[in-house]
Amino acid sequence: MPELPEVETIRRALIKNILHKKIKDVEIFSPKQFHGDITRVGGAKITGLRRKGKVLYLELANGLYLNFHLKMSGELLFGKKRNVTLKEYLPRTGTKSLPNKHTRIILNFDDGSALFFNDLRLFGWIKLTNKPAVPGGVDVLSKEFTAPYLLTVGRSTTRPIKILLMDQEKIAGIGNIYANDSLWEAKINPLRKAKTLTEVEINNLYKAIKKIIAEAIKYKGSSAQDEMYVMPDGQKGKYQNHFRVYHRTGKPCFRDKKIIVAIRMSGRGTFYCPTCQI
DNA sequence: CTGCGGTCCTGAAGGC
DNA sequence: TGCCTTCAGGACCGCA
Repeated sequence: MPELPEVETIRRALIKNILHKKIKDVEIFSPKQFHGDITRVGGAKITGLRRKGKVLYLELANGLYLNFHLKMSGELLFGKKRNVTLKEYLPRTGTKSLPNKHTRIILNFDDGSALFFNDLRLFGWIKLTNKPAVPGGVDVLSKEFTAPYLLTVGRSTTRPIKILLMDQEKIAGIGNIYANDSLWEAKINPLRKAKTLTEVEINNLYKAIKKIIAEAIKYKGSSAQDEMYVMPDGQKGKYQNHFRVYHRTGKPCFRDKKIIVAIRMSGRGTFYCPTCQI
């Protein structure tokens, strides 16, 4: 599922492709996934491409914002539109021919190129708004995200630390993969109540988050088996080859060789080493 | 405030 | 082989 590293990778790739281009028109095949006045998109020039948390948004010259949330299975692919008519004959996935079976919305640019919003599970969305449709939490890559900030939000709740890390209204950008791996890196059990973490543990966790997120960006995100994420050119990320605990149930911990266990927290898979994460 | 369960969806995987 | 059930999950919502 695209989290901060994946969305940031997409942003950096797309900025080269679509900045300063003019949107010719929008094709919507999945009406539930587009929110806003579509008549105000055509003709708009893209003046910026930004991100907060997991939300990517285009700044348009008409003062509006076109926001994207990929949720679990969204993809943003850049390419040239192929001449296809029958949906049944579309390939299931891939960039060799676009659109494909999972294409929900297409932004056509006036130079003949296009941006394809693909989404198998239909949970993602595109919104046209007056101001960026972004979460309220502090973005992990922003200068406001500091160890003292993490200490403040940690002290403010009795919720488990893993749930706090994934709360987009407190910290924006961390999802299930990087919450699990950051907690392993910091040797902290995901079930620990946030309030009970010491200042030393918070500092370690802060450093762990910055390290894991930077490494994930370096490897251009995670494209694990059931993760749909790919870059705008269709290439996969490589952080899945560096998972600490995520999807490593039953395998030995890289620190103490004990077996990684899986539990569920708030309906989400949670992976940790029961001996070295305390 | 907190947790819990349901909801949105498709398709892979597992059971028989 | 094939049908049926289960499961995965980010954000949101109603409820206790």
